[in-house]
Amino acid sequence: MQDRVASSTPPEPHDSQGVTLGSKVPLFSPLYQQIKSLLLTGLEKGDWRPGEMIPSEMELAQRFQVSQGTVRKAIDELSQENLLVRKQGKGTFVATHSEQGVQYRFLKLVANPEKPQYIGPAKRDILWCKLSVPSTQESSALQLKPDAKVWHIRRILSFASLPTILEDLCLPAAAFEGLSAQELQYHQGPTYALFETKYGVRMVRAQEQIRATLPSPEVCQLLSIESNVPLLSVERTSFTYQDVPMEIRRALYRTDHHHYKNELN
Amino acid sequence: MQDRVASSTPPEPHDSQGVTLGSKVPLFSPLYQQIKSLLLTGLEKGDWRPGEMIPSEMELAQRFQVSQGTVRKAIDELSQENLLVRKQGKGTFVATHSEQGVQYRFLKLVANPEKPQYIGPAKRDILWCKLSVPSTQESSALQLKPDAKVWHIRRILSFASLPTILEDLCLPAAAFEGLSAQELQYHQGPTYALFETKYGVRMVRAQEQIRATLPSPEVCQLLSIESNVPLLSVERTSFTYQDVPMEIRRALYRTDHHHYKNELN
DNA sequence: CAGTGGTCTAGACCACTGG
DNA sequence: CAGTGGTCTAGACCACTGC
Repeated sequence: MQDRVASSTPPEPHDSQGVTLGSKVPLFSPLYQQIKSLLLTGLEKGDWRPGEMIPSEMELAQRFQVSQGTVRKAIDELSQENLLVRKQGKGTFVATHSEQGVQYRFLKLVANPEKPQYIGPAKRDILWCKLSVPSTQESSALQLKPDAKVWHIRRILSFASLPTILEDLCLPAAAFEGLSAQELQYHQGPTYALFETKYGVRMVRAQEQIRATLPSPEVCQLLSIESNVPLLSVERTSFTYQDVPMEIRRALYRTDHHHYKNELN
Repeated sequence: MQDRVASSTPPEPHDSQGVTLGSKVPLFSPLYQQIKSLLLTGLEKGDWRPGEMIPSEMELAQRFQVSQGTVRKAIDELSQENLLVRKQGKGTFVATHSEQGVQYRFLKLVANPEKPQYIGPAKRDILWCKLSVPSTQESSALQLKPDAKVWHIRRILSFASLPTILEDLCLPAAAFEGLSAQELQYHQGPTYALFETKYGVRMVRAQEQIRATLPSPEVCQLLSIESNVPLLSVERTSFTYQDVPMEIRRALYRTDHHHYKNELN
C-alpha cells in the first residue's frame, strides 16, 4: 500500500523502507495516524463546525481509500481525546463546550457532599475587560509576538449567591477581536462555548497548577472573605489544536463549601 | 456465536434475542467485554502477578475461542486503564507501581519550575503506625464491617530535605496483617509497590478532593512552618479491583516550592 | 426501512525484541 | 530466527436512530 493519503505534511508512507541506522525518530506513521491528522486538519480548518456531524466512517473510508477499520481507529483516538463524539445510530459529531453532558468541562470544582447545592447556575460578574500589554510571563506563555496585545478580564463567579471564584483571564487580542464585557456577561452557556461560536477558538485541552494561598486585601473585599480564609490558586493554560496556547486563567477558589475533585488512573 | 466464554458471572451471550420491552439495562455484553472481565478476574485472583507477562494475544484467543482482534480490544481497554502494559515485541505485562515509568503514579505534586529540585528521592519519616478503631466516616468510606479495625499511619515526606507532605493513611487491617512502621520506613520504592508485593493489594485508581487550609499548631510543628502558611489538603480514596476502596489518605502539601499539576482533557 | 456506529472474524503483513 | 504486539483489510452481522 502506498501513501494513499494526500497529506499536507506527508509522513513516510506505510511501507517505508527507511534505513534504520540509529535514527530514533520513526520514519513512518501508521495509516490511521495519517487519517487522524487529516481529520484534525479538517477540524482546525472548520470543515465541520462544533456540534456538526462529520461524514460517516464508510464515506471517509472511500474518500481516503482505506478500509473502514482504519478510519475507525483514527476516529477512536480523536473521540478519546474529546475532539469528536460518537453516537451510535446517529453519527460522529464535532465535540463542543456547549450542550455537552457536563456544563463546565474544565471546571473541577464541585459542591461538598454535605450541602448539595448544585453548581450549575453560576452567576457571572465581569469586573473588567480591557486591552493591555502582556507581562513578559504572559507573553511567553501565550507565545506572542513582541508587540501583541492581550485582553485582561476579571470576573467573579458565584454559586448559590456565594462569591466563590475570582478569575483573571488573559487572551491573545488577535484571536478575540471585538470582545466586550457586555458579551462576556450576557452570553448563554459556558464562556468556552462563546469562544467557539463567536471567535472560532476551540479549547481542546488544558493544564493546571494548583497551590494554596491567602487572599490579598483586595481579594478579601472582592470575595467578601476574611484575610485568614485560605484559597485554592488555580493557574490554567488552555490549548487549541496543535497545542497552541490560547488562554491563561488565574483563579482563586473558595473551598469551604466546594472542593476540587480529581480522578487518578 | 454462542457464549463461548465460561464466565463466572455470565453476561448474556452475544446473540441475545432478549425482548426489548422498555428495558433500559442492556441484556447483552459484547464478547470483548466478557473477555475483559475474564482477564480482570485472572488479575484479581493473581493468575499473573504484577510485572509478569500475560499469555500472548494468540494464546488467549485460542483459549477463549475468539479471534485475536477480540482479545486485542479487551487488552486495549485494560491497558488504557493502566491495568496492563503492552510492550511491542515483548508481550503484555501486568502493570505495577514499582519500576513503572513514573515513580509515584498517584502523586501529582511537582517542583516549581524556578527551582528544579527533582522530586524523586523523597525521605520518609514514619511518625506512627498503629491499629485502631475507625471513625464512622472511615468505616463507611472503606465499607468495613462493624467491628473491623484499621491501621492509622502518619508520616512526613521531605523533598530536598524540606518537610513537604504530612500524610495520614487509613488502611483496613484485615488486608494488611503484620504491617509495621519498620517496614513502611525501610522498604524500597513506592509504598503502593510494597502493598502489591507484600500484601497483594493493587491500587488501580483513586480520587482526590482538594481544598486549601491553614495548619493547626500541631501541623505547624510537624512541618516546621508558621501558622499562616496555607496548605493544600488532599483527601484521597484509593480503589483496588472491582472498585473496592482500600485506602484513605489525608495529606497536607506545602505549595511554596511545589505545586499540584493536573492535566485536563 | 435505510443509515449510522459497534462488534467480530480470518488472514495478511509489518515492526520490534531477544536469543 | 521465532515470537510478540501493531496495522490493515474485506466482509459479515448486530444495535441503535429516525423517518
